[in-house]
Amino acid sequence: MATDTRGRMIRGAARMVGTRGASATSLRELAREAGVPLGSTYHHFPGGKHELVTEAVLAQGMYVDELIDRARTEGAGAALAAMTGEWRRVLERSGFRTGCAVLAVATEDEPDLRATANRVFDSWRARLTGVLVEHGVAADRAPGLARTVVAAVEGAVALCRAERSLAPLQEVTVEIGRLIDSAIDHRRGRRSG
Amino acid sequence: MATDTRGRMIRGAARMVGTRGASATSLRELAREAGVPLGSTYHHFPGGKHELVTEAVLAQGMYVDELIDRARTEGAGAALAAMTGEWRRVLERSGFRTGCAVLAVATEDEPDLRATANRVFDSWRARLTGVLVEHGVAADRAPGLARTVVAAVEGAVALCRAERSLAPLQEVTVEIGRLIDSAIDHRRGRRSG
DNA sequence: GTCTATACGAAGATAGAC
DNA sequence: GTCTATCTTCGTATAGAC
Repeated sequence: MATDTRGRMIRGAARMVGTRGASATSLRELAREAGVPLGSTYHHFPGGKHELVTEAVLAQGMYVDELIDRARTEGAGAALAAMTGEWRRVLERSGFRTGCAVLAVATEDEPDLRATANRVFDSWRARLTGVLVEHGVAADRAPGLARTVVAAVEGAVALCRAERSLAPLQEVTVEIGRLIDSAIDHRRGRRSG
Repeated sequence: MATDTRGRMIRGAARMVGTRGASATSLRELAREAGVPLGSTYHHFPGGKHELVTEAVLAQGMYVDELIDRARTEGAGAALAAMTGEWRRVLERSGFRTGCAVLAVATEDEPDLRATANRVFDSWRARLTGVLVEHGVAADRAPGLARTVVAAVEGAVALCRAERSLAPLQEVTVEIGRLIDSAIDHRRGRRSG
C-alpha cells in the first residue's frame, strides 16, 4: 500500500538521519532500505529528499511529544524518564550508532530543516514546561528549566554516541532529576514557609 | 609559509564543520576559503579530508581546554561561564549559523571522528571534574556533574542555532549554575553539620 | 502508479606538468 | 613544493517505458 510505503520510508529516514545526519544520508539508500525504487520516492515525496527528511524530523518530534504527554500525570521526573528511556532504547538497539534526527538537522545548515527542528524542540519544551508547572515549579522558572532539560538530554545522547556508553544519559538523568526536584522543593518551601 | 597555511586551513575547517557538519563540508570549499589550490591540500594534509577534520576537532578541543584551565582558580561557575561565553561569541559572530565542530562529528557516523570527538569531550569533562572537586563538590559526584555540564552546554548551543537566539544558552547557564551551587552547598552542609 | 535508465553536477583523490 | 587537469564514484532529480 502506498501509505505504508510512505510510513516505512519516514521511519527509515528518521533512523538514518539520526545515525549519519541529513546531508550524509542519500535518497538512494533510503529508497533501497525501504525496498522502493529511487524513482518512486518522488511519487511518494514530490519534494524529494527535503520533504522526506522534514517528515522524518516531525515524526520523531510527535513521537516524543506523545511520550511526554503519557507521563504527564505521573510527575516531572516521569516525563524526564520517558525521554531518557526512549533514547536509551534507541542507543542500545543501534549499538550507539543512532541518535536524534532533530539534533542532527539542527547542527547542519539548511534553513528550512533548522526551522523544523526548532518547532520540534519548542514543542517538547512547551510540553515539559506544562508538566513542570503542574507539579509545582514556579511559572517564571519552568520555561528555562524545560529548555535546560531538552538541551541536556540532547547533549547526553550525543555524548553517549561519542563514548559508546549509556553513562552520560544516566548521569544527566540523575543530575537533571535533582535540579527538577530542587525547583519543586524550592517552591514548596516558599509556600510552607 | 606552509605552517601558516596549515593553521589557516585548520581554523577554517573548525568553523565550517561547526556550521555544516563534516560530511557536508567539501575539501574544495575548505581549500578555496584558505586560498589554497585543491591539490595542495594533500601536501599539507596527506590524509586528506579525514586528517584535516580531525585536526580541526582537536584544535577546538584544545582551545576550550585552555579556557577551562584559565578559569580554574576563579571557581566552578567561572569555568561554566568560560565555556558558555565562548559559544555565545561563536553564535553571535556567525548569526547563529556556527556551532561546535566536536558535536557535529559526534552526531555523524565516522568511527575515527567519533573517537576523536570522544577524546575531546572527555578532556573537557576531566578538567571540569577537577575544577568541581577543587571547589567543594564531592569526588564521587563530580564526574557525573561534569558530564552533565558538557552535555547541557553542547545541547544548548544546538538549541540556540535551531531557534536563532541566545536564550537556551543563557537559561542553561543559569540552571546548571544553580545545580553546581547546590552540589557545593550540599557538601559544605555535610562538613559543617 | 511503478520502476528503469539516465542527465548533470559535485564529491574525494591523484597524476604529472612546472 | 605548487597547482592544473582529470579519474572515478556518487549525489539529486527527472524522463519516459510499461
